[in-house]
Formats: sequence, structure tokens, C-alpha cells
Amino acid sequence: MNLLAEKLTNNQQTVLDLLEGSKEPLKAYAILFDIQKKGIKSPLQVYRALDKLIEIGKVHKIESKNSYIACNNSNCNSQTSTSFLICEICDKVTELKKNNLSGYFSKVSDKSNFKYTKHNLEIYGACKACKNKI
Amino acid sequence: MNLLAEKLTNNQQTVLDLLEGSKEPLKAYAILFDIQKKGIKSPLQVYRALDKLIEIGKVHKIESKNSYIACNNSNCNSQTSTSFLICEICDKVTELKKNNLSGYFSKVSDKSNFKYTKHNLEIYGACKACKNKI
DNA sequence: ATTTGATATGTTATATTATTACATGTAATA
DNA sequence: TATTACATGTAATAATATAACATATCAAAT
Repeated sequence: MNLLAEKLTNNQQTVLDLLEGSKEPLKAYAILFDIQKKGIKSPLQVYRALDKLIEIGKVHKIESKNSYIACNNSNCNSQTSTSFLICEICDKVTELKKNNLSGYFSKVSDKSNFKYTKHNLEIYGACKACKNKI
Repeated sequence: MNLLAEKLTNNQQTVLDLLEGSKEPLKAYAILFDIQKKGIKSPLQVYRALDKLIEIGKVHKIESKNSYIACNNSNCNSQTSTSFLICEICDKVTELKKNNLSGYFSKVSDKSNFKYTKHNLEIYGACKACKNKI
């Protein structure tokens, strides 16, 4: 399967467009509300689109917020592993781009006799803009 | 407030006992089901107990599983930050004990001009027992 | 061009997870 | 004992997510 060539359906594209235009992660029902004018009427339509977008790496779920965010890496190779910086003040979320976290976590896991496959990291704190206001 | 001296109420102790006796993380409604014989009748009673136990660091929530687990550190100083190894095969969850992850994440955050406060790390893979079976 | 198979859609209903609201209880303490 | 701060009990409801089933679409293989 060629991820880059993946062609999105209408519903998937509609959801992705909304997420890409959002400054903050969105919840599923917020997405539903926002795109009802585009003919999407039920939660399931949203969840199905999200599932697919997550599967192909275009969207990530922020587990601790039950929210979804468009991937900001041009060619995200992290369909599975994700790392976020989440501002507790303004709710802005930044995805940590390609880095060596996976390698590091793999080593940490090894020490516990655990075979690393993937990870989800959610770091909370204050973003640049907000920490300067404190 | 002295966390060590914190005295638990009946409901809190009942929930904690159950979690400490469980090999796997439990969901809130599974907890409710298991302790109805002890007089806890409503979800809210469970969630309130969990909230308190999380607040004092005796219990952690595993966000990606909507599940709760007793802290296995004798004196957990991580009421906030948590790190787990989650086996995708048997669902066993191990909490990474006191380590230097916070320091590492603080540095990683700094590079993005972000002030680290706390984190949640969920590593997925295969535990010792399960990876040997593959 | 048609059949086939895989995937996506639409719709209704329902399951699962979590909170609001409000009245009452308990226990330490000023 | 009046006050304060938590904790409880109960009912209702909100928020998040999935099941079930009938159709539809569309590309690949024949």
C-alpha cells in the first residue's frame, strides 16, 4: 500500500480539512457539529473517517484529551507512535517531529525485558507563548 | 498535607483494595461491578474514589485504555507523571519506576521552547513472558 | 461490460465512559 | 455547638464510541 497515494473519500477529506484548519485538537462530536452542513449527520461517519485517517497517519488521537489532531509532519511515518507537547494554559498541541524518542524508549523497554513496538507520549506544560506570560 | 498519612474512606479503600489485587488495569464500570456487593451502587461513587486515589498518587489512569491501575511504587511521587509498559498480547501493564524520564523530557521540551510540567508515557509492545512465546 | 471483492456509506440503535445537580451525612475544630 | 471541609447517596444526564444491517461505490479480474 502506498500511503502517499492514498486517495481520500469525501467524508475523510472533509474531516481532515477541518482538523488541518484547526489550531487546537478537536473532539469527535465537535467535528460532527462543524461538518453537519457538509452532509455528515452521524457520529459514526466521523469516527469512521477518523479511524481511516489515523490508520494512514494523517491524524493522531490525543488519548488524554479524547481529541484528534492533524499530523503536521509532511510525510508522517508515525502511524503508530506519537509524541505531543500539550500546553495546559492555551490547549495548543505541538507534535514532536521525527526524533530519536523511539530508539530511546526501545532501550528503556529493553531494561525491563520488554519488547518495544510503539509509544504514545503526552507532555504537559507551558508553550512558548504562554510561559512568557507567566 | 501529608500524603503518607492520608487516611482513606471506606469507598476509597474498597476501590484501592480491588485494584491492588488485580493483575490488570480495570475499567471504572468493571470496578463498579466487582464491588457492588460492598455497597457501592453508582458509577459516581467509583469515579469519586478514583479521583481521590489518583490525586494522592495511589492510582494512575491509563489514558489509552480508559483503565485504572494501582501504583506499584511503595511511595509513588508521581501523582502526575506516569510511564507504563503495556503488553499488547496479554494486556499486562507495568509501571516504570522512578527513573530519569522526567529529566529527559524536560530537556526535549526545552528544545521546543516548551516548559515541561509532567508527562504521560504509554509504551506498547510485548512483555517478557509474551515475547518469549512468539 | 460484467462480475467480484473490498471498502465506504447511511441510518438507527445502543454501549461505554464520565459528570451535573442536589440533598444529606460525618467528623474535625474553632 | 456552630462552622468548615469533605465525603456520601441517588437520580438524571452528558459525552464518547461502537454494533448491526442494508446499500452503495469503485477498481480489478474475468
